[in-house]
Amino acid sequence: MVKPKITSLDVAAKAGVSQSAVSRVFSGASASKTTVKKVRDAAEALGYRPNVLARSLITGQSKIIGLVVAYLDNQFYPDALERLSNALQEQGYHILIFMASGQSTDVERVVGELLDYQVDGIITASVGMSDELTKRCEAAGIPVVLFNRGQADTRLSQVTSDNHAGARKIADFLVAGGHTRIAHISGWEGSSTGRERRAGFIDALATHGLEPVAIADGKYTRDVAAQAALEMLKTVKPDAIFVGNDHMAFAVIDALRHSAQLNIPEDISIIGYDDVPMAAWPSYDLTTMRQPSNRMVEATVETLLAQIADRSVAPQKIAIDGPLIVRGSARKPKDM
Amino acid sequence: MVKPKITSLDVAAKAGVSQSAVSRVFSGASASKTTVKKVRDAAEALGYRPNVLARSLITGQSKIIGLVVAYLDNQFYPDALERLSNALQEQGYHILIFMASGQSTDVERVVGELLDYQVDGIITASVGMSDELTKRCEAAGIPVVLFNRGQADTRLSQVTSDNHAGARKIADFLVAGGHTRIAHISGWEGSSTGRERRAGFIDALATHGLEPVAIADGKYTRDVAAQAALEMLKTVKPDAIFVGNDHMAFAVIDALRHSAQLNIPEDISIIGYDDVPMAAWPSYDLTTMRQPSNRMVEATVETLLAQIADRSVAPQKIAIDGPLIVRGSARKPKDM
DNA sequence: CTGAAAGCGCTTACAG
DNA sequence: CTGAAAGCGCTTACAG
Repeated sequence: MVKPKITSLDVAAKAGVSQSAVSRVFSGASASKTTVKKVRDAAEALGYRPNVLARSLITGQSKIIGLVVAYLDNQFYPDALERLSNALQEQGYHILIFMASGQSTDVERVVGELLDYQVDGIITASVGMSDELTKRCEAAGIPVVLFNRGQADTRLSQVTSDNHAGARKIADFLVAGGHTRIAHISGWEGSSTGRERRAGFIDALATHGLEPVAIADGKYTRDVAAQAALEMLKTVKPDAIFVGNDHMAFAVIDALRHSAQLNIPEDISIIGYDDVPMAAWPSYDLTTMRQPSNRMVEATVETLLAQIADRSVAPQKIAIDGPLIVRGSARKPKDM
Repeated sequence: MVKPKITSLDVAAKAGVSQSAVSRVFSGASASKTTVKKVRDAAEALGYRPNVLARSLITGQSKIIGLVVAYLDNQFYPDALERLSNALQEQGYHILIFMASGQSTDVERVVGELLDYQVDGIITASVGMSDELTKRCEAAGIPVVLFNRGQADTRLSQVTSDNHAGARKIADFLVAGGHTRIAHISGWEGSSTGRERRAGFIDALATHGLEPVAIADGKYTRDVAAQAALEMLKTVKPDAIFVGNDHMAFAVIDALRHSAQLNIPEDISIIGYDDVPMAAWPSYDLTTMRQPSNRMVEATVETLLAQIADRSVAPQKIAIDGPLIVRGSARKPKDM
């Protein structure tokens, strides 16, 4: 009972015009009013819609953007995905999604498949690109923007928050709050976000004549971060911990409260990074740096589409500033 | 500096064979060993990969599955998306993603766009299909499976958990725990999951000679659910609330604890539905019905691919049973 | 097994 | 403005 696929030829026959005329009407080229009407009516009656894939063969534009993403369990990413999808949809693009673990072999396979689909551009969220992959994308003329991840390579665009500055704000806030034994559970060392936040944090502490009493790599993983926090309790006994993202911070708070029976922030202050929706939930009430997901998405889409429209546009490195969101998980400075 | 697109013709020239030969090698048709080697070598040297979109024009298979999803803030869906993407990727398919609000006009637009991309199949997660849309997909010969949503229409496949049975288990558990003033904050009435869970819950309570002291529509929204819970406290004073999904249950727990200073489960028992990862976090420790996301995804992919392979395969309605996960948010029966 | 040719559903110069 | 024709990058009968 499957109707045979209806094509522009069918519409042309029904409308009594040439196939080219039908094409012109749907591709927005010039056509007389009467032609447009005849074609639209016939198309409507037949339920015709142009085949985007056939069109892409000629125009060289698939209207598909490949999105590579690794961590969907960190709410920051589903949220970004939703925004990205909506913003791109408005511009007539759609997202072909690829899950990649952080491993580079995985990213390699995925980018290969992406190219098979003739995507017009690639967005990688929380994933880096090897030099080899970067070369392939450049050779294929496909713009790439790294979302929430930085890389030195000048051929790649990137949109991040200002991680260094953000971490400095956190350090300043903790010091102003009178903390003296400050520890850090960092984001994954293999990620630019993890490294930059750590560097900014250490730098700012140094300007106050302090250094972290301990630093551990939380690897953006709940269990690893929670274990690290418990370990720190036994050894350096921090009065505050800056955790490299909210996703880990929730695990740290849970461990501190439920395994170590500590009160937050009375016994220890916790600060996260991202400001995912959950950070505002009463159970966590997490003080954290906001990564302005909406503005990051805007910048990402804008940069990518600009490069798609004109391949000669230079790749951009954009870092967006965000505010420190002060809630109840960290002791506040006296004057607040 | 963009290399011109390299095609099967280029590979053919370099390998010293015909273009058809190149095509055969990559489409898995028969070819002699020497031809295969020559072609593979030439392709490797040139970095050639077949254009999936051009191929689709002839085979009629785009290897693209359209996924329509509404709620990415409920962790159940990002989780399912990840599993779906991986399972489909293994079968050589990829996901083109579409965000739709629950509104039907939105779904309509989205399905139109989906058809433009010649998707081989459609999965809708937490979204229903109008009769009109169902017709269009059927006319286009595109199989649809509803993920975590049911619909009477026999032309549509669906994969859900056994919502009715699940809700009954919850009712039985609460009654066995000695609760007598049991309320329900349901999932959105416009959704099959919301309605079925409510019906199952009421039915099971009735077998114990009870009926809910109150029922409110939580609309799968945190704020609505939290308000409803607070309202119930003032009026019917329930000793237990079954909340229609975990996402709302967290909001209810937060409101009960932080706005009403209640202890859970001492003052009131809360049970959710889904068993998202967060339900296991110590802050919530939520007793809930598990929706076996892995098995639901398996069934979804299997059903969809079977229908793609053979359009005459009848649509399936699959309901998968899950266990009640007993944690600490609801008072347990004496004998546990 | 292999090559020449037709054709998938479109867009886009090219004449008229 | 409009139609006939070429061509996008493939696959697939069809001969050989």
